[in-house]
Amino acid sequence: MRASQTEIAVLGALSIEPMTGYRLREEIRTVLGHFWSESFGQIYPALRVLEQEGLVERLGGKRAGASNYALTATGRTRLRELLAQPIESQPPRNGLLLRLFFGRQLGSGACRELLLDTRQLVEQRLGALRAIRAEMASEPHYAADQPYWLMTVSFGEHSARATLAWIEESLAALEHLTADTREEAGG
Amino acid sequence: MRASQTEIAVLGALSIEPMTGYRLREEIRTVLGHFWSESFGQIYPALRVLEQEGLVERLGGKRAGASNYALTATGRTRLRELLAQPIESQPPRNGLLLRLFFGRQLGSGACRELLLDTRQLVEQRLGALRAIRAEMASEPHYAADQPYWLMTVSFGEHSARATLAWIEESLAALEHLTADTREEAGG
DNA sequence: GGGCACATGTAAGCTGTTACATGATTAA
DNA sequence: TTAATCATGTAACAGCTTACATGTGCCC
Repeated sequence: MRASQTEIAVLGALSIEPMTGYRLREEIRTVLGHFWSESFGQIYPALRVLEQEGLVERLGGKRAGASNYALTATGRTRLRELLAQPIESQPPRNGLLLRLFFGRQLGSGACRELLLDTRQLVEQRLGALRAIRAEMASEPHYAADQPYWLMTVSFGEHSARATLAWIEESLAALEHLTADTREEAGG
Repeated sequence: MRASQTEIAVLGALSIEPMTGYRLREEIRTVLGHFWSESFGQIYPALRVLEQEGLVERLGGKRAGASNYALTATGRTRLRELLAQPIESQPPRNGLLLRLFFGRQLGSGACRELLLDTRQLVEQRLGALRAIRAEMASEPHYAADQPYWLMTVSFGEHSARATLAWIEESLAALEHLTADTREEAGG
């Protein structure tokens, strides 16, 4: 009953349209990339197992050695079961917060740098999300899926904007900190 | 040169005060818990390696079989190096978004349930963060660390509030979705 | 014919969790 | 004395990444 989340991602992607393992990875990386990831080392073994269980089937590929995988009726049922299962949340591991927590050891200047670098990354991220949103909106073929897809993009945008607000607040807090220290040293 | 993030967490925690492996885990779980996690299976082997490298030292424990670990001068230097290293970000894996992305398969009703459950979790999380904030503020002994600690709490709060806003928006989107469907069916 | 994107797969290795075994100390 | 908490450690296993090996088809 090992219902790995990889299985959900693979069956889910194939529920939209049949594709090769290679493209599966490509789609997961680009479309699901802002909240999910899978590597070849996960995908190919998963596909083989899913085929043995009759959840996906191999269609002839466009060329020798390549095969398109398609979801079977059983596979679609299984996907719905998996989606309804409780969410396995991964333990949190935020490297930025780990560093800031020990900011006294790192020094306030380095913390400031860290925040500025992060701000730039998050702004790039916002741009990427805007691009994904535009691309999704321009594909009328998947209209029924779009509301759900846009929700995931919107989550990323809300998170990114919250992070930017937190960065401004934290930069200000660091300013006060160094101002106080200077005052103490000066007084 | 394998600078694992576990090493940062352990050295960092010991930079605040000496403690046993058991308590180390307890502190990481409760104080760093909203953005970090470590298990015994990581902590004890790490402590042994760190001791061999002279980064931490064993002090006699309060009782037989227990030992307090303390940061050495070398250990403190090493911690600062590690904190200054580039952040290793873990690949994203958000189980909630994975399910919502395939929401068309799951059904809008189940998606709504998922969002309502999440809303409750996030509200609890906000309460827990408020408690952590209060506890931190009530310990004047660590005044110099507090501004940094509070930044991490603030991040959690910003994220949580952003998630709540996104949930409201998404619930509204689901309402429109089912309303449209009913209209089509009716018309 | 050379390079690139497409395509499949495996093996080694790292990271991390879980479960278990063991025992000391404390409070009821 | 018994249960809970404190404390240390290991072994088995699951999950995942990376690097490598191999080959096809297309376009310049």
